[in-house]
Amino acid sequence: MTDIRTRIAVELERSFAEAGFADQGVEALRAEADVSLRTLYRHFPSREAMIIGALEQRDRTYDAWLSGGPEDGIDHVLYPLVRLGEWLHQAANTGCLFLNALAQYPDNAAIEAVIKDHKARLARQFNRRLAHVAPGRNLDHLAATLFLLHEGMTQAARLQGLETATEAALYAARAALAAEGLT
Amino acid sequence: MTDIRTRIAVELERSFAEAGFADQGVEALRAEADVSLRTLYRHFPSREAMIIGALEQRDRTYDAWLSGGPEDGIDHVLYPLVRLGEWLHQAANTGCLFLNALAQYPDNAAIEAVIKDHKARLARQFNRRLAHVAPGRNLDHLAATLFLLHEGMTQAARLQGLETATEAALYAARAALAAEGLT
DNA sequence: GCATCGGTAGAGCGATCACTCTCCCTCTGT
DNA sequence: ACAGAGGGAGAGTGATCGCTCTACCGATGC
Repeated sequence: MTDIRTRIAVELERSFAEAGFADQGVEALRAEADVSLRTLYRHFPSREAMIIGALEQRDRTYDAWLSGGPEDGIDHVLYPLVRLGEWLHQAANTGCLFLNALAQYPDNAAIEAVIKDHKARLARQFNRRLAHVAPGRNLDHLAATLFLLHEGMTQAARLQGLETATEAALYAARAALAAEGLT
Repeated sequence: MTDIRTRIAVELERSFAEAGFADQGVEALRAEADVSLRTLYRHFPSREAMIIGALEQRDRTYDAWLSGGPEDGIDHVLYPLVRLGEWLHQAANTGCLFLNALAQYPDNAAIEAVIKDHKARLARQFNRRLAHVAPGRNLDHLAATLFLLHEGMTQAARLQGLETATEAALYAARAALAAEGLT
């Protein structure tokens, strides 16, 4: 069986994603995870640790979500955006879990580190994909653009609707890639 | 003199923007606004009302911030993004006040209404600017893209740096406009 | 056989927080 | 001159919350 810490982390991720970081006290988290308070605190010794645990879990979940997909061509580069659209479709419309956490704990170094780490790795993924498709060229500005579109799409989906946001992001991504001769 | 309610609202906007919505109790807000608790509650009868007051104030502030600028050509369309860059330069690096509020109060209808309202008006501004520059054409998808870039730029500035984010947003915006023959 | 580890259940503590209330002061209009 | 509105100061209250602690249970390993 999966170890209990992981099982709790999965529930924490789900709970925070659904109900946010503010409304939910430790008792509510305990109930969602269906463990005793003692056990919860054994594996996550503070509420802050629970938040970090949930973010680390989400980091792994989303990383796995972006694996696979087309191996070559422009679709290899666009895949994370396509996949984000599918993620937003199956998830609650609550925006990015990491940015929500950052909104709530702007002065917490430990939490901030997990977030920055996750986002930096995501940004690097666009660099890697571009290098795979167009080796030898410096396309850092394109990678930054794709990352920006990823972040913008997550927020715009809540405000303008998923359809509109997905189309807009892919439209802009294709236009930017085309400007560099990638089609 | 400006009326006291406005003066308090300005301080609330500043306080929430600097320190976030979570860390600051009503007593801290009172101290920042330099009024008595009684007076604060007279004008904003609950903490929720203070938050809404701060958001409404920010709505007016940012709307004024985007006024002016080039009257024609592509720069008229790009102006909000340029101006956002200047905003982020002079502001603390704490992301979008509205989305931070939404992260913290995902189930509060009154707060959500103010946020949706603000963002919808911002989105419409891109439609208006495009219509001004290219009258008679349906460029809704371009407007959606520009709005998405605006939202993405706000977040990316915190994660990748203001310079990188500004360049990426303007780069993508120009590429998308060029794809429609607007240069 | 029994110690140990990791689990459940839940009462209780100390701190914080949103909000109220009382008392007093200072303008301003008539 | 004086009533009344609107301001200041700050103690008090009830509720919530993060966290700890005590007491007990069941499986596993020597």
